[in-house]
Amino acid sequence: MELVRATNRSVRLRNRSALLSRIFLDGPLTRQDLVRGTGLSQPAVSNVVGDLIDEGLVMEAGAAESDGGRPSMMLRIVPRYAVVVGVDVGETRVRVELFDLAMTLLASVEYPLEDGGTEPATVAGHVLAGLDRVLADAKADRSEVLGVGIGVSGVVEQGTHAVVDAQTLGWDRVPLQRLIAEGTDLPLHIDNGAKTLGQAEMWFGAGRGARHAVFALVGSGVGAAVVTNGVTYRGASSSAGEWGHTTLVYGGRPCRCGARGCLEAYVGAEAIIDRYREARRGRAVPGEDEESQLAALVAAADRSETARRVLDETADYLGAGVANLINLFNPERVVLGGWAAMALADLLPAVREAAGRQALRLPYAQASIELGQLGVDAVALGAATLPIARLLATGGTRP
Amino acid sequence: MELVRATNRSVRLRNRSALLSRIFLDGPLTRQDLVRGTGLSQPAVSNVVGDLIDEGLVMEAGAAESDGGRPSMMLRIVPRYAVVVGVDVGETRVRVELFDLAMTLLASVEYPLEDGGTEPATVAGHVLAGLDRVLADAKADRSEVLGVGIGVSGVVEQGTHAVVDAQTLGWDRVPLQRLIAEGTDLPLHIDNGAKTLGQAEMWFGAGRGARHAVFALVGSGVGAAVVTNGVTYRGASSSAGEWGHTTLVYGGRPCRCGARGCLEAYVGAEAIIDRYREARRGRAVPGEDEESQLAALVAAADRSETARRVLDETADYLGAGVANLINLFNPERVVLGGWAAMALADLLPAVREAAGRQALRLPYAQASIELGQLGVDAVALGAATLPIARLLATGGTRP
DNA sequence: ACGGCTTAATTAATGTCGTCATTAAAATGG
DNA sequence: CCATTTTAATGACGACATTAATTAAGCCGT
Repeated sequence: MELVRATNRSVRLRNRSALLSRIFLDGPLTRQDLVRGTGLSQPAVSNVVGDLIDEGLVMEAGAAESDGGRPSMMLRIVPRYAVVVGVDVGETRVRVELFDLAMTLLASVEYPLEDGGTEPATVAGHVLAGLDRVLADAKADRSEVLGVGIGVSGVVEQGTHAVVDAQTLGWDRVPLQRLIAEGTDLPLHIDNGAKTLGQAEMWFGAGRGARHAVFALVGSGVGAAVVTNGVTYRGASSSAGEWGHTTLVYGGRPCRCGARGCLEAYVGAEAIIDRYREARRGRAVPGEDEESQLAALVAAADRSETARRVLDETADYLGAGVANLINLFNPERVVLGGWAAMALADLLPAVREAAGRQALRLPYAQASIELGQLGVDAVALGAATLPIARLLATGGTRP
Repeated sequence: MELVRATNRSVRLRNRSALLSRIFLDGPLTRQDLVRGTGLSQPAVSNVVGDLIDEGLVMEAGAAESDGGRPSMMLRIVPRYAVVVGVDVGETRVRVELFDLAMTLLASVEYPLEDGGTEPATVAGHVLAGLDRVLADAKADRSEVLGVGIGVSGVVEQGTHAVVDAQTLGWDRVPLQRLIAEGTDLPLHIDNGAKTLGQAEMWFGAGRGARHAVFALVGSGVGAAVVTNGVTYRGASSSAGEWGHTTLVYGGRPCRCGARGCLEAYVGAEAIIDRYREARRGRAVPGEDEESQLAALVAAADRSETARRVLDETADYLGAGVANLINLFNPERVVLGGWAAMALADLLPAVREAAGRQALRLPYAQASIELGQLGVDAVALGAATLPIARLLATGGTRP
């Protein structure tokens, strides 16, 4: 159904992209590995790799072990071919990180968002300030920057300029890309935070090797990223994967989105704590912020029947939500991430079991349900992969 | 992320596929239309089209209107280049239809499935008998058949040989493809009935022109087909889209799948009738079969408050289910099909409204919710498109 | 230490294919 | 009937991958 013309040049472009991607994602590799991995002929691989080396994207790095015969050279991405910036615009802070192409963290800086300090202009200012700051800290020049990726906890509508809806920040159709573009002309890539986290887990974490995976992000809010055939699923306007606001309990608890019975109204951190408080007949849950309150709930489970029950119910709800993802998307792997999911890691067996009760047998049997490997702060890392994904897709045709 | 090599031949293959697809889906078209539509140069189009004509896939059919200048020739698929068979294995019957490539119905035959007559071997027998029958009726030869597409109301696991799980037929891991392949060596394509219906609506009905669409099929059971970027979304083992068994009312009505609160347990025809009977305090709903019972419910809505309420609730549940699809898949279009949805066509405005209440604003605003255009019997038509989809994808490289 | 063997990488020859520029074909209209 | 216009077909050219043949660079045993 792809109605796009192919020309001889596109052959080279595609092969460049395939080889560069493999070297980046699975490298270091030898030319022979590439021959076997792609099905291209030796001369074709050598030819393209030669170009990549000439252009400074790829380097030879030592010889591989050999037991007889000329040893092959290892090929890897040149880490300092460019640097990339990853930004995590969360509900409580803006975090800016600088990486090289080996994904080594070169510098990072964080700006807390005080209550009410979530004005779009403020956030854009933090991003621009952070950009300057990490570049200065790492003694990197602006011209080295391949691009800036930004993960936002909200619905991001792609277009000429990305527009953000984020209830938790109080944002309504905020033209974030335009705001930031006023302060820099670096290439910007803005995406939903769950999607960038999914991208990070896909490349470097629990998603490695899967072609179809769903990344469920449970924090204060709840979201998901769906990867199909190795590509993040976006839908018509890039807002696919809004799992948190699917109806799980028809007519149930009111959700901050305005509807009732959303999954987020049951398994989002805020909702869990609310449910715990209600189970305690209104007594406040100890702790200053949601994270410590949730930790208090988990800690109380050993001695408190009430806490135990709230957690069990949480696992049931979460399992049912995961079952819905399995039924609809038929993934090989479901990866649970986000800080609340990490805090509730002990519930994993119960979640698996609950999902098994609600999902259809066949797709359930083919999906594994796991925890994310990259921890909580993978949103910025994933955001930083956005410019790299573009580099790989275009085969590194920058000029 | 596509790690498949490209070679010069693949350029031709791809362009053939693109041109052939356009001629089939949007034809008849002139060479100039193709030039404009694909971006290929005139000679390239002429060259490929020349091959297609030589091979008998495409024919020139009259000249286009012209006001000055040499008139261009219309190009269309040769309808009798091949014939295709579409089979609908439903819960109550097996229907076999024969089409030419213009999708003209050449012959059809139907075998009812009496109670208990749903043995896999029986069904396979019906398919093979139907195949012989339609070929004989249309005086077509076996060698003309491009392939046989089969839509089954159950979960179809693709592999070397497709395996079917169908609760309503009492099938558990039935190797349907192997059973049928024993009786014929024609190429077989087996898929879920909702997916084939979606394919039919996508090519010839309410899905035309959309890149991202969800087809919701409401009959006795409930299913969905998701099309992303013009391609049916299958997931890891082709069982994606099992919308009917997603949890909508946590802990709610028991579903025949064994779980509780599934969407199907509320808006499947059987469930609607059950709910109506319960609302009537157990009095049976008039009518011999589900179709007439549902019709009775719809007819009673004018005078019966109870019937009205059951229908209103149905619209609410269905709307919530549609909202979940919108939130998760972010489609441009949601198409409601299946016989029950058609019977409930008057509920469409109420469904739209209910979906609006439960879905997020942004994705809801971008999705239109419509009825299918092809009626109830599009499953076989869609199944017949499966071999054609293969023909188009390979550019018609059969030998 | 030196020839034989193996594996890696490059070079040369061949063929596919789309593009650009040009030419031939086929209508309309004054 | 010829100028004009638009469509289709040719031919020279260049981009690329492929196969086959070389060259490069290491092991191993005597």
